[in-house]
Amino acid sequence: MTQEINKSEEISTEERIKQAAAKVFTQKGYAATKTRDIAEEAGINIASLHYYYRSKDKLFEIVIGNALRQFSKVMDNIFNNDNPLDEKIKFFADRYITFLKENPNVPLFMLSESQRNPGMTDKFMTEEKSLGKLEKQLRTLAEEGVIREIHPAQFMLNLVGLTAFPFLSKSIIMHKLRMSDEQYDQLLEERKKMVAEILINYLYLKK
Amino acid sequence: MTQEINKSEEISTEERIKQAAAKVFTQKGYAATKTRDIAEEAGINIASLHYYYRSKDKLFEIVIGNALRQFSKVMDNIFNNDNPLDEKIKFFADRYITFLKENPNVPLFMLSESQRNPGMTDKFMTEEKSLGKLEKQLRTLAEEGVIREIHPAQFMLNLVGLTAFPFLSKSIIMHKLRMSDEQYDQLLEERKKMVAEILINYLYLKK
DNA sequence: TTATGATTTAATCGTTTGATTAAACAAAAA
DNA sequence: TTTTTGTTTAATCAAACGATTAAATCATAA
Repeated sequence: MTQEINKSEEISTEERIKQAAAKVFTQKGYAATKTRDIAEEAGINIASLHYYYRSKDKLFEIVIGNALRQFSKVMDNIFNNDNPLDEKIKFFADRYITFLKENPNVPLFMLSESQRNPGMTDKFMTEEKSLGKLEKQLRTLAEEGVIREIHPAQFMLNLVGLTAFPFLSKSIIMHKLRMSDEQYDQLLEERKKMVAEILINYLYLKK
Repeated sequence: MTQEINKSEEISTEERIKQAAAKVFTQKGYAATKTRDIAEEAGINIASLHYYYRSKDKLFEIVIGNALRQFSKVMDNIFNNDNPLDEKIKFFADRYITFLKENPNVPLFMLSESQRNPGMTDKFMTEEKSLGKLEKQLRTLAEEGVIREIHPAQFMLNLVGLTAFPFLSKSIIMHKLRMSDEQYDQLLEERKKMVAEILINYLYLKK
């Protein structure tokens, strides 16, 4: 039987390894991450890593699975409902920037690893389902002359691009513009409104 | 004396290695790239790679230096002059998308490697110089009430984000949306106008 | 043709890396 | 306490890796 773990607030070795792996993998990527890095970050022996997760690959799949599920959940919550389009845009910009402030390395991690293995996301994400309602909404509003015609892919590229790019380029802009953590944070907060304004301003037609 | 190379259209071993390295490094990143991958891509022996470039690191620095210089040059050409702001925006969207169609892996490569080593870009790029004129332009136009007030960093995040994101997410959107090369190319062509429209529409104030 | 220097290659080196083993340790059951 | 089962670790392995060596090959000059 599994021995007693998690007495009050203590965290199990298994969980510590997973959290350390998430941290190191998302920061350095799969190839640059060594199992010894993860072991050191978790404060355990390398053998324990294999004892709980068998291999670097298996551990990686768990980490990226969690990241993708989290991302999918945020997307689904915001888009797969009957809220007005402009509210969806505002919600996304605000909530996704908030989410990424907690997980600033996730976007670059996901894009980098997707390049390495394009089929990777299949197990965890189903873009079709979570964007079905949005597509219909874009089509209807365009037919009514309320917004411009726009391909859903273009819509998402605009929205996600404007939202995620400050995180993708974080290390560059902080370093090149000699930006402090506070300045960077203020820039992100400003963008919550700005991103929505940019897109609503473009999409909605003035009569 | 260096032996005869480049008889008519032939390409030297040295150059073949550099081109192969650029291809493999930009596609897979530093850590995932093995010197044997480069040697195979170039069709040469690993020892030749070290004969011409001494080490993986030195070869990598040459590759990333070329990429950064190229990027810097495009940026400088477009922004460091006295063209009107709206023209700069249109030029950038058009020419940068054209440039990236030839080098689709460069953005993700640069962002990934910057995360690994933030000081990397220092040797080749001087953001301050190439954006000096733009900053003044943004300030002046805002004072005149022609455009909104906007931090130059926000301006660049909007412009570069909208332009580069389709390339950063290429593998995901092509795979998830089951997009053909032709469809993807058409989407990029559409964006040349769209990106400029989005930003000009947002920036310029209507009286 | 021969001699010289540049280039290319097969073989190998020492280190790093993912993974395993066997022993030590710890906690619960008998 | 003793036994059993689960956990942790030091030591080690085989493969992969960046790099080097020494010999072979090639092109030009003498």
